[in-house]
Amino acid sequence: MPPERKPERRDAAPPPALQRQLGFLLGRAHAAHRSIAEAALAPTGLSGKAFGALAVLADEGPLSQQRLGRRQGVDRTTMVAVVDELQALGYVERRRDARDRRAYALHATPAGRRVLARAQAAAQEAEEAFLAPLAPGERQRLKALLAALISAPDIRPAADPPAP
Amino acid sequence: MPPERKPERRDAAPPPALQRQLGFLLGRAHAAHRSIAEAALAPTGLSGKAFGALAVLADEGPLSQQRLGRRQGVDRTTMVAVVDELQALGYVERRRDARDRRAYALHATPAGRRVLARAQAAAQEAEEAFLAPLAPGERQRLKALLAALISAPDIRPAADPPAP
DNA sequence: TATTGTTATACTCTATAACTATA
DNA sequence: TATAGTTATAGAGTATAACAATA
Repeated sequence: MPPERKPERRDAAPPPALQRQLGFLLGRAHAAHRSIAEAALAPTGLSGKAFGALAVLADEGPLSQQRLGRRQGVDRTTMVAVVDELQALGYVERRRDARDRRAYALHATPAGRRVLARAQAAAQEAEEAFLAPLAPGERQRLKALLAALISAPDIRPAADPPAP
Repeated sequence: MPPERKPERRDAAPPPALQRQLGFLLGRAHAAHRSIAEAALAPTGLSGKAFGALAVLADEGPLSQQRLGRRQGVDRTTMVAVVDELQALGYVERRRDARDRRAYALHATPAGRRVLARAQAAAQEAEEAFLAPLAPGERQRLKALLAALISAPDIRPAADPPAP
């Protein structure tokens, strides 16, 4: 027999009236990717935002909480909980900045770098699963186009903070 | 003198560590587009979600509230406020479905269709402004790739509802 | 017994205001 | 006087639970 299916929350097919709306395309794609990516990250214990913060810190650290937040467009009050989470997991250390004792010098710990490697692998798998409908060349093309868009130097109102 | 600049909430340049993360690219692109599109829609008085609902209704209506919600992945309890908004503006009528008197038959009014045309023009302008950094061929390419992704028939966990 | 629309409620996410300790 | 981090709080936005009317 065909697989039992409970009442769907959403129709499978996108409404034709919206299929040409860029906002609709971006929103659906982002939401679909996020659900896959967050499931993939779950075993690492990292949220999407914490993953992004840890990646930036491992790459550019040490940083203050506020500077780290600005890298991602996240408010300093919001960063408190993100860093709390990373610290509780032992992935980030809050040292004091010697030159400005108001600020922290956030460091990615060795354990943090290890989990980051696992998280990056998980994110990579999620991305491949999500992009599976596209040919390999198309996948690179899509990422290049998006990267060009968000890096464009023009006057672009930076709005809501996205979670990686 | 150079233009005065208040403390930025977000660095202009994307963090290199995240620039290859698809989730980051999608999130930033979606957020940036949304801020442009919502500003463009503001004169019509329509929120992004209301715009999407009205577009679907004008194209496929009459629909019940619940069916309209499922077209967009919006919960029926959330649809109540969306339709309230459209009805208050005179853009949608809540008639009773003759064949099932529990349900509404939602209709786009003539005023609703007129404002929809204006909203579509505004969304089109917003899209062009947002895509300006890309060459014309690239813009079509990007939309085609996104459309292919979200229409792919594979098992795709449909998650959060996006606003068009 | 199940379903449509509705309300009340709770939960998540995020930002604003106000505080403290440093600068 | 201004800034880094923190807390309390408020505002969106959305979902779950429960209810009346209808099927």
